[in-house]
Amino acid sequence: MIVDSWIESLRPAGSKRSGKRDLIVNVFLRQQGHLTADDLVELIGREDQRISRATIYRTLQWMVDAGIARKVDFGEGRFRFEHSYRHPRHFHLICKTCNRSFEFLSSDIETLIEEVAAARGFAQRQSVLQIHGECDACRTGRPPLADGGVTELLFARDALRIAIATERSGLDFYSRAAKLTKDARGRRVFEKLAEEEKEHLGTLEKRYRELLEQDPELESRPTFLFFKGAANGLFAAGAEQLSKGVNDREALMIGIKCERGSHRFFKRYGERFEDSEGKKIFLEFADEERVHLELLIREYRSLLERQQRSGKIERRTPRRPRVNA
Amino acid sequence: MIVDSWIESLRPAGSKRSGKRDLIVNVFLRQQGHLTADDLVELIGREDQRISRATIYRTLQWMVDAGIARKVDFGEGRFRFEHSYRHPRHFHLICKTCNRSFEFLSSDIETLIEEVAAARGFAQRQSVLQIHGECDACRTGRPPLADGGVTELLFARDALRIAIATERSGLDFYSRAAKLTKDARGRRVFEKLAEEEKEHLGTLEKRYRELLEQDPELESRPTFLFFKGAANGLFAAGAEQLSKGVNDREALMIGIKCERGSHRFFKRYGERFEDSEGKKIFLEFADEERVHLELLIREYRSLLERQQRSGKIERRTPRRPRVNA
DNA sequence: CTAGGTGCAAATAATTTGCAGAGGC
DNA sequence: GCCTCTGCAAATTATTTGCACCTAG
Repeated sequence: MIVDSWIESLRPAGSKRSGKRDLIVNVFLRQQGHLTADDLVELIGREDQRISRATIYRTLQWMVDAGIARKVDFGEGRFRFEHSYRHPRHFHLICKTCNRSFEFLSSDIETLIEEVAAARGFAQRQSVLQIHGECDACRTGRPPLADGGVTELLFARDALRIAIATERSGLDFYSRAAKLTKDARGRRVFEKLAEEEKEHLGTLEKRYRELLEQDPELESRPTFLFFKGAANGLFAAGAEQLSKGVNDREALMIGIKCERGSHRFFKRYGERFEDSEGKKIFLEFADEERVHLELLIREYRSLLERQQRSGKIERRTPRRPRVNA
Repeated sequence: MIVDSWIESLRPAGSKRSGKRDLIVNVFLRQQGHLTADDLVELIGREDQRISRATIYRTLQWMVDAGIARKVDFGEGRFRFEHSYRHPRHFHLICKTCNRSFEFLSSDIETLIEEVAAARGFAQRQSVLQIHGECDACRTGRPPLADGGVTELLFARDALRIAIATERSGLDFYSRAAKLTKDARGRRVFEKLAEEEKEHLGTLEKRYRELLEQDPELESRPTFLFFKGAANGLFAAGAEQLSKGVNDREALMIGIKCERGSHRFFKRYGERFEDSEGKKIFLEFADEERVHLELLIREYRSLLERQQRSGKIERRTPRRPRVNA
């Protein structure tokens, strides 16, 4: 089983195997949601009466140290634990009525948090965001329809939606840019990229369909990953800029900016998964976007040099874009 | 003393006066930062040995119920308390090295939180956002320069900066709109509003200078209230739109949107203060912006009717703006 | 006089720890 | 055999409560 090898890889050096600990870890990983130490004591008690409370506390701490579990504090005066296997870091909505908690992620909020931390000279380690209130089910008395599900799937679903929107807007952007570009070489670059985005789009849509097969209710489950900036794809703003009329160099520069954004997005969310297929997909995309980025930058420089040689522009006007920024 | 009357106003019905409680409340309000119950026990112990731990816990709870104090949980396994007198709700940066905590507010993050809650059908009561990490002073070994200060002043400083930027962009917007508008009556409205924004701007700048007199180091203290959207004033985007060429009706509509935004901003942050001069200033602005808003809406309707009567436009095209939305 | 308010000590509640025995490598 | 894991009971920490007494209104 994959889980076992994952745990094996995380086991701290010098620690010994133990049947009891294995049992506790397995029972813990089988659960979903946020367990209190006591919940786990109760669950373990059903399987083996002779495991003591202290061992469970110690194992919980061991799992946190090993990165298998995360300790969360909902202000109840005791801690809860959630496992991190195929379960990215996230924020919480906490219902004060039914005491359940729901998970979400917001790329936009994370970005703002980073900005605040930077502005205050703070080296952030971890952020806690909890929205306390009352959930839909409790407020309306309706059953908690399609509640949650496996976070990994939700993450993948939303990430794929964003990726699809991104590739779609990228395709649109590159097609338009190809039409607008006068320089033949630059045009060919845009055409090539449009072609690639089209291919990626197909791959992504296929993967999205595969995902839906894993959970027929997947599409009806609530949003997990919020990312306003990418609602219409990360290239959408760029495509709009194109329609205002730009020259070849400007078009390349816009493309560079867009690719940089999507490279970052894929990298960041790829790394977010502790371990999963999602990680692979995303890091693969990140790499591909990086290749595009480099291609565009090369093309930008080439165009710039050719224009300079033919005396079309003054030397010092545009800053060369850097690969890292 | 103002504090006393404030507490008096919050005192729960049926509660009796007590010298001990008064002492605890006074000592608590004199402190700044986030105290643990134990910190307070220690502080009280210096003044009166005969006040018991239980009374302090009970008084702390009483203060929370009365709205004098807020109970915060930094995940340390115990609670801390902060007073709410002239101290708006806020988020925290928590240094894991020196254990101090710093406060900030982000209008942008709050907006996003509201959006997430709404998308999930969650009735939010309160949000907790904590950025855990290491503070600048601990990381660089430098002294904690100009650390914090009175939150009320910081809030007022940042809010005034935003207000000033807003009025400046508003002045810019209305001046341009007045120049662009062909309809004489509409032009007069814009001129009047430009005039008013100019006056407000003067008032605000004067208030800002007064604030600086209260704390000479105020300008060098770190940002407390983050609000990216208002960095260049809430009318900045509108002013930019104007330069793309719009007709009279569109100009009015943009103005309405801007005024609505600034009305909301002032109302929201005015209400944020538990009690203070800031509240007064902001709610006053909110009212003034509302008057502007209504004026613009009346003007929009009037223009629309006049245009309809003269057959200039088809009847059903533009939706009438609503006062609430 | 009577509903709070207060002190003291005991009770809770979650979690940790000391120590002696059990068990993996 | 050594070092880690485990159980048990006692300790710790933060906070709450029962109860008798005190005091303001």
